[in-house]
Amino acid sequence: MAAAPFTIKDVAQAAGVSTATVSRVMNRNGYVKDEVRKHVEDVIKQMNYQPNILARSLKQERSRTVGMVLPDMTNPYFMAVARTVQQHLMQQGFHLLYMDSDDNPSKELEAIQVFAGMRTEALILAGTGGNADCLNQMLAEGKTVVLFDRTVCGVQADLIMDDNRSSAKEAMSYLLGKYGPDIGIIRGPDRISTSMERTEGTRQAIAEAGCSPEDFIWFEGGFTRRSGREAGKQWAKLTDRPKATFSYNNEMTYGFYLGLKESGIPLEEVEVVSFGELETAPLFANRLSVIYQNPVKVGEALAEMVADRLEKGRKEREQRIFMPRFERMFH
Amino acid sequence: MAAAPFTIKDVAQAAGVSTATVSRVMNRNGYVKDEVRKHVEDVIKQMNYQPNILARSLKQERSRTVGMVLPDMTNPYFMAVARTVQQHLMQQGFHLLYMDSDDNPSKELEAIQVFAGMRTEALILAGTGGNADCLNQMLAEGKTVVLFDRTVCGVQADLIMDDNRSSAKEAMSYLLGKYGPDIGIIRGPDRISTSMERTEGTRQAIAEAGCSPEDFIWFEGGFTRRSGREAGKQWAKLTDRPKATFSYNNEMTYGFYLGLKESGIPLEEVEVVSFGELETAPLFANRLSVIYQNPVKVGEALAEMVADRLEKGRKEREQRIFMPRFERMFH
DNA sequence: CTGTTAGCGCCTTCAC
DNA sequence: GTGAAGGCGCTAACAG
Repeated sequence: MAAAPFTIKDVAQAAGVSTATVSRVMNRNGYVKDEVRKHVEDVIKQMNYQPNILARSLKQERSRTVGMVLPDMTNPYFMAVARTVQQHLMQQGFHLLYMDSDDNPSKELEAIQVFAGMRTEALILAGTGGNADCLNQMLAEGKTVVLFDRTVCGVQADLIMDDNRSSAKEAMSYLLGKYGPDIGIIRGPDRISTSMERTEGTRQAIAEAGCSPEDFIWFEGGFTRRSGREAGKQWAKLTDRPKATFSYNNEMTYGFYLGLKESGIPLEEVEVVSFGELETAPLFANRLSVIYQNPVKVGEALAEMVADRLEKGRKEREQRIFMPRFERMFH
Repeated sequence: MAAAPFTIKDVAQAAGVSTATVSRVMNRNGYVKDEVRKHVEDVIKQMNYQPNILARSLKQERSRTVGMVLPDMTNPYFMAVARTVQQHLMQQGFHLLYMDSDDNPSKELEAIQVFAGMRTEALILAGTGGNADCLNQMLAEGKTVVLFDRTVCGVQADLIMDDNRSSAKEAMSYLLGKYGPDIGIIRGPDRISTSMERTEGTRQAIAEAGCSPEDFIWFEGGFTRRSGREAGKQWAKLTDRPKATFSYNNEMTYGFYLGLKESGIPLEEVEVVSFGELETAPLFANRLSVIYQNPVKVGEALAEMVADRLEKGRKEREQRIFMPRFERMFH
């Protein structure tokens, strides 16, 4: 069907040289007479020759490619991170490939295996919490694995994340100071480390305020807009609605507001604190505070850590914990 | 650095069979005694062997991979399309790879070339409007190229898009009926076909209403949130602010509202009609109508068209134009 | 049913 | 400076 693309042989023949010379021209290594080089370059351009990266990678045993597995590609936070990583890696001559795990461990495993098969040189992962065995095996084999946003229990890989415990505690203390135990919490599944850590911070704050977790209403969401919306609708049905909400991520917060709105509850009724990036929130939420997670900073750190391993041969494990900014209330 | 991954030879040796047998087991073609198959499968699992996809693709001259180039991966509309395509293609045994062109023709070219080098079997593109030569060359070589959302001038490829002209005309007529020429328009660059076509529809509506384009205030944005925000801020500075806005996409609309808000203009002051998907808009905009572009429908159509070419060997060019739903004002 | 072999496109010694 | 030749890991004929 597709006309077979040109090979290095075709180019060599057309230019009247050997394949070795063409290769040398393309990779600018070895000596080639200027005149010949010029000629070969012209032929390449004219034929629109694209070297077969599959063959090149196979031979060189380097794919110059990095794989990234994300739990939700429709979440702009993750995509902003991804975009930053891509830009920086490209400058180092790497290409970034993405797959979406849909926050589902078995899809995640499939994605990881696809990348492994492609001989991706590094794996960047915001994990579902599963697949620890697989990741450990990769680490044991000396593969480069960098986790971000979320740890995976039992996996000692490079890591970039936020200090979830402290910032959750800070945020929750703030709400407790204002409203006492009259607060609802939209958490995530325990499988996901960010959720677990945020819960730890939240419980610490609760304990220090002399309360007990049972005094609060907990909703378990899935870090998705839909689950936040469910929480909002359930919230609306409560007879004694809490005065404040603490939400573990941006999407659930959007969803929560949508749920309230659909149920006819005025959004000002409840003060909200949320993790994540909520760029359009100022349009509708005037009682919202945000624990801001900077995607650009995270993306830059990821690119740097990957490059350090791949180019500089770093071997020791590295972890970076960022302290997110708690931005009090838009107004 | 990385421990060399196992090869098919290692597996063959460990299992005491030839590489051909291992290959047959993996690809479940050819005859293998059940007993042997079982044994080989065990060895594979135990070694955690991952076949080298590079080598396989090189040999088979099939990468079972599709490339997708998007102008903005932080726009949830595009990512929703991408996610749908990925799900459907995966069922057909293909993997989808993404790159972000940042709506920049030269980055787009680079992305296309990377995919060409990877011998991606098809290219799905929401184009910047540039690189017509490159695309035509690919088509001439028999490559599969499917455009969506935007055409590329002079390129006769498969295409999925919305009827921008008609829906822009419908929307603009609606606004003209209510407000006459007291309308501002946030358009995009002419380079992008959607923008051009929407402008055509808009001008038709204007002409039919007996007005002239000069009666209106036009802002040229870049289909980004930032450019919409700029428009909003400029809007706020006008002495006679129009009563309505027509915006060419979702991101610019969010931005426009943010610009108004930042300038202290109440959002209800202006009625807005916007293309795109604005899921959180009901939270803040009660005078907004949407020309809804369904990402799932588009994604399904894309996957189907690609599969038709790759699996069923379709050769004729196919185009599908969807008529987006004009959803009048929320509630 | 299973093994042997050739070769996909490229890069990299090793001769000349 | 340049060409010839071998091999990366895999699959697809072809033998047996």
